[in-house]
This record gives sequence, structure tokens and C-alpha cells, in this order.
Amino acid sequence: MTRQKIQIKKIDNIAARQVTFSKRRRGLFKKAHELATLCDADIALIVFSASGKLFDYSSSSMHELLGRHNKLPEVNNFCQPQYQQMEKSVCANLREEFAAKTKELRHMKGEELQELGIEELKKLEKLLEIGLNRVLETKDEKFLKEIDAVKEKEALLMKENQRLRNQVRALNRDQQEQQAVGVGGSSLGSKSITSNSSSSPNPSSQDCDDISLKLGL
Amino acid sequence: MTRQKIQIKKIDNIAARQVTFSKRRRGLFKKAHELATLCDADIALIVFSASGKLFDYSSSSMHELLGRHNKLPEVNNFCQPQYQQMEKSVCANLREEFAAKTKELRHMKGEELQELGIEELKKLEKLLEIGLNRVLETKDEKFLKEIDAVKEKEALLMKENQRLRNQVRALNRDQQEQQAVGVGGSSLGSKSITSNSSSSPNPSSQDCDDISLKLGL
DNA sequence: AGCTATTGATAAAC
DNA sequence: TGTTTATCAATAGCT
Repeated sequence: MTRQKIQIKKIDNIAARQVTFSKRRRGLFKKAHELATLCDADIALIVFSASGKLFDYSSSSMHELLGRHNKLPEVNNFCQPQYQQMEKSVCANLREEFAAKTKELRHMKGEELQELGIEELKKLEKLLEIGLNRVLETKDEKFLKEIDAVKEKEALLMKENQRLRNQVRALNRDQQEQQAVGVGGSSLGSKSITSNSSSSPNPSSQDCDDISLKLGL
Repeated sequence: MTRQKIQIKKIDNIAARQVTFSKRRRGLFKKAHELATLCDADIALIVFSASGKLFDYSSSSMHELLGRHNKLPEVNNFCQPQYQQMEKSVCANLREEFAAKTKELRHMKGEELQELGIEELKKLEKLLEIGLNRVLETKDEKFLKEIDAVKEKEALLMKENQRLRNQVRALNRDQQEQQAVGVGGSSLGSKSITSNSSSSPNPSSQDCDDISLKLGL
């Protein structure tokens, strides 16, 4: 990948393969460590060289348990026990972390505080205040968003109302003109529209009032 | 590592941390695969995100075994003894609960709040207020206890001081009486006591001042 | 999610 | 293996 790009396929030359293995293995472990550190992730990494030699890395909490791999280096009957061991240790470790997390959560809920010292309580207080503030901020944001959404709806409704009002006015005008000309015949459709508009003489302003009321809460 | 070099330590910004996690995780898996392919190595890689989500990679031979992570226990019951399956399902459950607890804790710390609705945020707010109040109460209790303890100590010290003062006064009186009678001989011990008391003419009130100062902070 | 300027990783050489 | 160097790859900060 320098001097020249290489293809990702098994390296034929044995010596070159070993060299590359060493170098890339280091790089891989470094990357694993960086990811674990930067992103607070738990990582377990096991590498067997082609000759069967074992290398492993595990971040933080898993380290102790997975470290047992090193106690049985060559004797390892390969992959299966390795994996099972890893699974077990991950599980055991998970239990531990679970217990720790549960306790932390209880503390944050104000339970079992007696076991804490004053300094720990002060830290907890700060943590809770930060959390509370963030919650309040987020809640406000959500409220504002909702208000915006309602306002947008309001604008649309007012537009639509205006359109309808104009339509009604136009129809009324048409009808009056027809009556003025003395043409008595009228369709059932236009009749119903007329009756609707007459039953609520000023529908537009009333709708607006309703909306403002809703927005006012 | 581009635009600007970064330090390898936990990324504070939550969104940035998630983005980096995604990017680097891909990179790590790619590197693992390349190493396995180029150098004919067997590699197992397990990554838990901070929120408890599992990602894994394994080369060739381990693939089958590690693939079982994601499958439900009842799906693969071929060669595996039952207890291992139980272990696995227990582990899977634990992982789920762990993830849930982690999320709850994050919410309490004010992280990843966008995914919550207003009602949930209100509940969270209440929870945090309750927790915070309890912490404040407990802290106050601890402070009061400590003050009581110090006060008790103060009382004991004052008592002891009184006793010592009386003793000193008695000894001084004795000495003066002896001198008045004209008996010049005096022991080395009484000499040292005399010199001590004379170097600090009013030891009792001074001690009291010190204690009040300490209590005053 | 996609784009670059940079940093980082590393193939080839010793 | 360790070091060096010329390149290629990964990715941090933006958008």
C-alpha cells in the first residue's frame, strides 16, 4: 500500500508474509485500542498467526478475563475453546458491569445514597443538575417545534379559509345576480351552499378565533 | 487525524463520538479482514458499542461459531451441549437488559434525549428532580453528622483542656508554695512543665479559638 | 451520507 | 525485528 498498492490476497512469500503480519498486527491492535478509547467501546480481539501463535487484545474491563488466554499459549486446542472462553468471559464481565450500572442508576434515582461519601454526593449532584438541565433544554426545544408545527398548520388553514371565503362570496354574488335578473330556477347544489353560509354569517373570523384559542394555551 | 490531529481519549461530543465509532469500526473490521487474508491468520473481533450494541467479525474457521452470537438460541442446537445454550441465552438476555439500562442511564445524564417524546421528557425531569433532592438531603445529613462528630470532639477536647489547665494551675501553685517555703530543690519534670506553661500564658483560650476557627469553615 | 485536507499506516528497502 | 521513506489508506471536520 505504499511504494505500490497491493492486492488483498494471501502473500506467497513466507518471509514477506511474516513481516507484514507483524506490522499489520500492531496496526490493528493500535486501531482497536483507539476505537475503544475514543468511543468508549468494549473490544476483544484475538489473532492467531498462520503458525498458530496467539495474540490478543481486549479493552478495559474484559482485559482481566481475556488475559487468561495467555496462560495457555501453545496448548490451545484452537478456535472453539477460545471462542467459548471469550463468550464466557464476556458474559461474566457483562454481569459485573450490569451490576455496576444498576447501582449507578439507583444512585441517580436517589437510592442507596448512604453508602456514598460527601465528595461522591457532590459529584452526583453535579451530574444530576447537568442531566436535568439537558432534559429541560430538550423539552423546550420539543415544545417550540410543536408550536412551530401548529403555527404552520394555522397558516395553511387561514389560507384555505380565505380561499373558501372568496368562493362563498363569489357564489353568493352569482346567486344574487341570478335572482336580480329574475331567473327563478336554481340547482339543489347551490341551494345547500347558500343555506350553509347563511347559518353561520361570518365563518372566517370565527375559525380564526378558534385557532388563536388553541394556540393561546 | 485529518484537518487536525486528535488526541486518543474519549470523545466528549456524543454525536461526534457515534460518527467516529461508525467510521473507525468499519476501518477496524476492514483491517482485520485484510490481515486475515494477507497473512492467513485466524482472527476474532468483538466490539460492543458504548450503548451495548454488538458487532463482530471472524475470519474463516471461527466464523461459524461467532456467527451464533446473533442467532437465537433455539436455532442452532446441533453439536452444542444444552448448558452452553442456556449460558448463551442468559448472556443474550443480559445483554439486552444491559443495553436498556445503559440507555436509561444515558437519558438521565442528558444524552440521546432527542429520541424521547415530551411526556417521556417530563417523566425524566421529575425523576431527576427527585433524585437530585434526595442527593441534596443526604448530603446535608452527612454534613450535619460530620459537624456533630466534630462538635463532640470539640467538647472532649475542651474537657481535656480544662483538666490540663487545672493540672497546670495546681502544679504552679505547688511550685510557688515550695519556693515560698524556701525549698530550692526541684525535679526536672516539674521544671519542663513550668517552662511550657510560661511560654504560652493563656493556653486554654487559644485552643478554643483554634477549634472555633476550624468549625467556622 | 459524502467530500477533502491531513494525518496515519505501511510496502519496500536496508 | 527496527528504521527509513515514498506512497496509499483512513479519517476529522464540514456540509
